[in-house]
Amino acid sequence: MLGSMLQLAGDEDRRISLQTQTSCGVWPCEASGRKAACSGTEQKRVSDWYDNMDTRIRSLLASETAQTGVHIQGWVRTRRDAKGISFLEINDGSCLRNLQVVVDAHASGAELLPRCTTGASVSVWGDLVPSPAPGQRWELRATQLALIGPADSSYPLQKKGHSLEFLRTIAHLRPRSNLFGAVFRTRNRVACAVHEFFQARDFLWVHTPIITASDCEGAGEMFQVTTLKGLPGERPEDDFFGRRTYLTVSGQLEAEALACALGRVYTFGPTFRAENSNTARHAAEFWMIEPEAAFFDLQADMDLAEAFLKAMARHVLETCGEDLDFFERFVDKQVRARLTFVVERPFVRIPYAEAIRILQASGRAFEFKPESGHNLQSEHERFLTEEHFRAPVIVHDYPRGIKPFYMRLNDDGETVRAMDVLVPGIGEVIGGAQREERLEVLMENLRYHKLKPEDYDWYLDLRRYGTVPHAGFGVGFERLLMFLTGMTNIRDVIPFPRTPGHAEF
RNA sequence: UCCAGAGUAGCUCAAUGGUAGAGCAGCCGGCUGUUAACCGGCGGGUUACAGGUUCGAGUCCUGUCUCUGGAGCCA
Repeated sequence: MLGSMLQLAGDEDRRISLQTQTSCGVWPCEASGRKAACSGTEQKRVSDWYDNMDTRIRSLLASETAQTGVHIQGWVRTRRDAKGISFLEINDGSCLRNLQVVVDAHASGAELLPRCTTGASVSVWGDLVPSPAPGQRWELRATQLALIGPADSSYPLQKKGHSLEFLRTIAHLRPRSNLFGAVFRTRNRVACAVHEFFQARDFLWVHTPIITASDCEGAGEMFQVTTLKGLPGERPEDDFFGRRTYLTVSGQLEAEALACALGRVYTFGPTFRAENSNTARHAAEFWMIEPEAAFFDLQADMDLAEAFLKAMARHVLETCGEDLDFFERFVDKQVRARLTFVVERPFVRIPYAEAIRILQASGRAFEFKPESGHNLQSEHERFLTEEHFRAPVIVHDYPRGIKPFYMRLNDDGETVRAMDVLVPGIGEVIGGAQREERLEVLMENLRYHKLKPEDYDWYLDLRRYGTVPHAGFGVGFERLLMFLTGMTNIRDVIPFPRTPGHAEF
């Protein structure tokens, strides 16, 4: 047991830093290798707790030496029987690979082997020894086997590949598949990298409301939050909050308030859109990252967006190697090449007007003719990023009429300081802007967009008192993950997707 | 919401309008330090649902449902 604990020193450090992250202010991240200072008492407490834990398979597979008295727990992926000996492939979710457990007929608990079928959970004690057969460096020679939870033949996951459509119908079990294990490990890693990126740049993580009364420039249909029973005669004033409230579609307006005090902030939380849009890129509940920074102009905003995407790509390349290999093999042969490309090459930046000129001069027969004053269609975005430039493209300075009221008006009076980052395969992954900080212009923008200034009174206060130029953007976390993993359906990068007609789990 | 495609065994898929099949999974047996193990055997179906055409429909027609892809909207 001692041997295995020594092997785990790295893990233990991470546990400790997790326990103490609030005091050091450093966001804990396995990849960062940074440790927080912590008291000896805490270290002892964590150690005591950890002594009783099993060893993660990821640590064992990375072991440099043989170990005795190892304890693992996980789920059986498959069992192969030979004469007087059985091989169990055990996965505990810590990594893509399984640990081969060798159980001979004399091992304690060997009589349980017939019930150790695919899907069953087991607890195994044994010795980590070099494997005599090719296929794996280490294997666990079991001294004791315990069956925790059997899984009968109705267990739906088989050893062979399943379609993504089928796996979606068993969203509660699909994390046990190779693919979804890899996806959700990567999701965790990227979430961690998001915090690292912003914390390293002095952005504070702020928590904006989930329940909101402002419908944020109509960024989409909203889910209403109510305690009313739908009885006749009920008025909005009778509702819980004394008014109509909704689930947030964006934390941006509130983030602006915090940015205009703390300087640099970001949100990272759930977001809800009640749009009846049924596509591979839309979910009714998703996670969004929204940095907002005082004294940033559009240029700085674009710099930040580009640095952000590059950092996320680099992080996945550097810390998700095994899972990325899996994506490259079974999901998207180009994914690693694309991430490398994103890290190494500068993004193309073109004004909207230039984008329209390129599209019009392309000679391509688009279904929708590219026309100034209209939104870029999916096919236009695809052409720019996948064919013309073959790189991420930032399109900026859009016509005023197709962008929201809060975007800063350019001196031409026609365009606003907006930017969209387009990436191959997904299209728009980031949308942002420099915000209108001039009170009079903002009021005029509200009127232009036929909105009532009195509905935005607190937001206008930010311009009445100590206004500053500021900018920000929004990133759909799941779309980011799609880009980073090569997965092509948003429902396959979020554990329990919510889409129109679906809230099953 | 619109357009297109699909729905057959637990899973992945076959089947000119003419007796619904295979591989895998499962179960039984055999073999083996195995590696998506292998070999033999067995069970497994309201062909999404409801109508219609036909001597006869998994196949053709109509409607409904579901899923997938694309579009719109967007992140």
